[in-house]
Amino acid sequence: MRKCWWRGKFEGAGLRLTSPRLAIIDILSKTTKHPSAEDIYLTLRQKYNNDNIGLTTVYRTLEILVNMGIVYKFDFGDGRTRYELSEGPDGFRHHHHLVCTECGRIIDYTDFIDEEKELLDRTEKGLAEKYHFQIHKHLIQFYGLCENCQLNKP
Amino acid sequence: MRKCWWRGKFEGAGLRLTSPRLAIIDILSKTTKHPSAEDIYLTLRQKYNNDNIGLTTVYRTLEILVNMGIVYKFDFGDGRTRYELSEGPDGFRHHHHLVCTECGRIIDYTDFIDEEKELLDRTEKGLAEKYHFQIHKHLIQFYGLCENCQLNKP
DNA sequence: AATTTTATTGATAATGGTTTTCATTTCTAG
DNA sequence: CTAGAAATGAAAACCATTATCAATAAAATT
Repeated sequence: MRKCWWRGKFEGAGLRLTSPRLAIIDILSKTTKHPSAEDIYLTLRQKYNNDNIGLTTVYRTLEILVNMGIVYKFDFGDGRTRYELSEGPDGFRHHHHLVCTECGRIIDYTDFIDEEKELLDRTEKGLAEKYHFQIHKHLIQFYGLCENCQLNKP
Repeated sequence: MRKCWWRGKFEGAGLRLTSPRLAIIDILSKTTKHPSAEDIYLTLRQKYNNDNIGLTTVYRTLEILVNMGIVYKFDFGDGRTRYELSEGPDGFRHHHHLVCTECGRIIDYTDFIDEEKELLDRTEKGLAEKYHFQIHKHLIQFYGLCENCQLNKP
């Protein structure tokens, strides 16, 4: 996979790959978590010692990245939007989420993805035909209690 | 199915089945849509000519209903929470959603549900074992363009 | 019935994540 | 160099949802 496969997308749209934008992509590419806009903003200040990037810019950048398909947007039910890098057009590392409703912990799983994918493809085709829908993406999430929260909340 | 299978749940929890609560359940039971709290609030005033129920009560009632499993809560990405009756403990009319990202239209589909259910059950078991998660529910949604929006947005 | 307790309610204010506004700065094309 | 476009951050606005609180209604107890 090319290192910065998104460069072309920026150029094509007449957008500039500025340092705030690169920093935000960098943060996303180095975490396995699902940071919120504020998480990213705080990381910028703490880890990158960058006091010059405003929260507004973080939100704006994320919106651009989502629209370009570089970043996926998720709602795990805790009142804030969370983001994660889509990891390229080849879709490698495609996964779904397991969400702990107690502590908010998220587990990315890739198990069963192949079977899921096969079923989803068939379902998408069927639904597209029946409802004349042009399906662009799907969302699968499981909600429950993680190991810790099972013990602490009997 | 019993007509008001939720009565017992209210009694059991020491809660009262007041007229605002009944009205809200009634609205939910008579729609195939996925109203937001404000939608329900407006319906109360318009269709039920009831000026006495405040928005706060709608939110509070919905929270109770969700906690009791009488109502499901959804986020379709338009910034407001949407609600729908779970339709009883037997789970009849179990369905998933097709969401138009352009106009927000929601289609409930029950096609492929059986196959999905079979896969989901297997997946849940596998995930529960591997990650020691106690899974309570799942979410499956497809996003795309509905028929109208495909034509109007070429 | 009268009284005490508990649950419910709605108006209002507060919260908090996200967006808008706007004046300023930075980049780029010509 | 210069004009135009894009990007930025601070502050204000937005808006769905929640908390506060005093008032009311229903149930439990006397």
